[in-house]
Amino acid sequence: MTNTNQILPPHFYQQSNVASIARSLIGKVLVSEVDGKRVEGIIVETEAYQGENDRACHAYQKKRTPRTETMFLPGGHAYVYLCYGIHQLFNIVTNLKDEPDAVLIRAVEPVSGIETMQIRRKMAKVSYRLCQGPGCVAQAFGINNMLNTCDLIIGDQLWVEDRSIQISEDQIMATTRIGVEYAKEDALRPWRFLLKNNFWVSAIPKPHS
DNA sequence: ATGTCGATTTGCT
DNA sequence: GCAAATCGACATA
Repeated sequence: MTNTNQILPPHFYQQSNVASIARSLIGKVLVSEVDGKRVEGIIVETEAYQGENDRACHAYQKKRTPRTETMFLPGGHAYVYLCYGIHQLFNIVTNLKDEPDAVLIRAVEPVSGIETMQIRRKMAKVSYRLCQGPGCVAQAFGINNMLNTCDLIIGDQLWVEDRSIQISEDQIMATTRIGVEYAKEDALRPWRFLLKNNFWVSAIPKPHS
């Protein structure tokens, strides 16, 4: 018995509305098999980045550089890059080939392989910080730049499954993205999606007075 | 060749 | 709550 029939198919990733995909990814299950270790978690927080018009996106105005080239792949590939010289950030490329959109996976609710996550995260005790924040998710799942451009459809090392976890619309909150103040008015786009009241999501931005 | 900066995390105050 | 850590990507020259 394989889980092939649960793996999200190309047509899920290759839609044109990246915000809609980011929202739909809430409640799906991220799985990795790296170094012989399998870990799984429910995606509880995402952010959408759109290549054409979004200043916060590396591929803004479809700018091609060695780094952004990954985002021009067809939807269903991994885009992994180093941030602040320290953290690996894992994104899922969406839309068709040459339409450079991506969804950043920001937080995951651990399901299995928790001991492996804990070791990779060098944590003495499991806490809410295990998979909270994009750098932590990547570390817990053994994702690094070696997995940049890897295919999420074939389910070799990294993929996302639909296990029919039911999420109602009112459980999902849409808010502004984190750390993109430099993107001017695009920073105001409500393209961060998270499960309300979920223990594992990263901090909700303070309402400004 | 060089300077700036970042889709963050952590520990210490 | 704040600031250090750390380095590749990118722009400029």
